[in-house]
Amino acid sequence: MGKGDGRGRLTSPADVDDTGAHVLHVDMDAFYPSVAILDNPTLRGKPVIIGSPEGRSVVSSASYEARVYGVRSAMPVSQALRLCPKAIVVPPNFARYRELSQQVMEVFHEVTPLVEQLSIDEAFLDVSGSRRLWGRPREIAQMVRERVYEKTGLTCSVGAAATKHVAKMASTLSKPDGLLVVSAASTTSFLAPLSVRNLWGVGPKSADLLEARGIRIVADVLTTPIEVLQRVLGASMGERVWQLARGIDARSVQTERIEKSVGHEETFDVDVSDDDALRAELRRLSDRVGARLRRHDWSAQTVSIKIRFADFTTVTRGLTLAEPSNVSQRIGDVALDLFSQLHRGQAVRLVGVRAENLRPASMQGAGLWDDDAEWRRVDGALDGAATRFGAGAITRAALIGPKRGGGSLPSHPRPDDDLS
DNA sequence: TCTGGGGTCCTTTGGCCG
DNA sequence: TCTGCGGCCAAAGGACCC
Repeated sequence: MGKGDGRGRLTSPADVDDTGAHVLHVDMDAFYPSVAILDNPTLRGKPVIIGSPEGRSVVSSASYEARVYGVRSAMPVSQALRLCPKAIVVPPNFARYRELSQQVMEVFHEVTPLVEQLSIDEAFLDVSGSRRLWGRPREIAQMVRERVYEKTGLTCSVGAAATKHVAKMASTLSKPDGLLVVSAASTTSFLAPLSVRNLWGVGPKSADLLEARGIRIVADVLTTPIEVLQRVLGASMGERVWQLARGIDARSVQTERIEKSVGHEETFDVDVSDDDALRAELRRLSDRVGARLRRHDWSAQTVSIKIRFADFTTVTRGLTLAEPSNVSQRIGDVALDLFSQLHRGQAVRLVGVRAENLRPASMQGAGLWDDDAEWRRVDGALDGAATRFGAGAITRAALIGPKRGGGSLPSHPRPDDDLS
């Protein structure tokens, strides 16, 4: 979901050069608030905040009318209401978001099979093979926008470019309800004047480090030796920023995705010191994690807990099991064990339980599951649409199950969990 | 002003082993 | 027998994204 307030957006004219711009990034405009407005038109034109009005809730998303006041995602709702007292706070409706997300993804799959769903409201499309059927990238992008609107009544923004990274940046700059095409030849001139903060993967911390050394815009990155970037940001990140500034991004549109962990966490309305209450909550979260593992027919090799104290310091503790498990009782036992080994001098504001190093439970004992690389290879050999997050995930069980490849893959996001 | 919940990926550190 | 070292792995923390 976009961060800006929609002012100063860029759009491309119909005769723009779209040579080489075969990667589309499609991003719904203020998706959650837009869905709320769709379902309750009296909200239209008003500042809408998605979040909970009580407790320690933060803003999940805000309408553009609210963003004008400085309201942003991840901001405490209390702070948002101070900035914009007239804002209407609407609780999230994840089932409804998933329903509309599914419709949007169906539109994408009508255009190309090469769809990589990034989250509930955005996806990459590789349209390099769609030209004969649908036309040039710009025409396809415009068609996608129109079809999404016809089907759902929601607007989206599209960036078209030669790489995923540039397409993503283009869609962000075109928001809302825009279309921005960056031809392969114009990639570097498009990037050069942008802030380093616009680079995907450069967050506030990295941007601060760069700016402290006078590296403020992408053009500055171009004149900075890679060794300097690596010294400032670390070897991996430094190299990535060096490449991104040059429009180098070899990542292709990936239609498959394998979950690596599942977890649940909960922030208490008030900090909790009572040991029994904390243990009960860890049990409850373990139950949810276990249930989710079993639903997907996964087992976890590692169980970890997360504890956030009143002063916001956060610790994690994990344990690798001798035998993978998806049994809630077992996960809970490990979680409580890790918890009891923790020295606690303060009240607790958040507890979480996570299952990691997932493997297919049904393959246990079949001689395959213990070879991580082996079942990954099996997965990788399969074709099919795929996605990520609970909202669209194709489970490993589906990928490796007996009925695979018969078009039986779930083609729509399925409510996967009690997200509420 | 007071910081959600779902994740992924990277870095650092320290133990183990040959 | 002791020490150094590199490779590997697990654990923990943190940055980042939606």
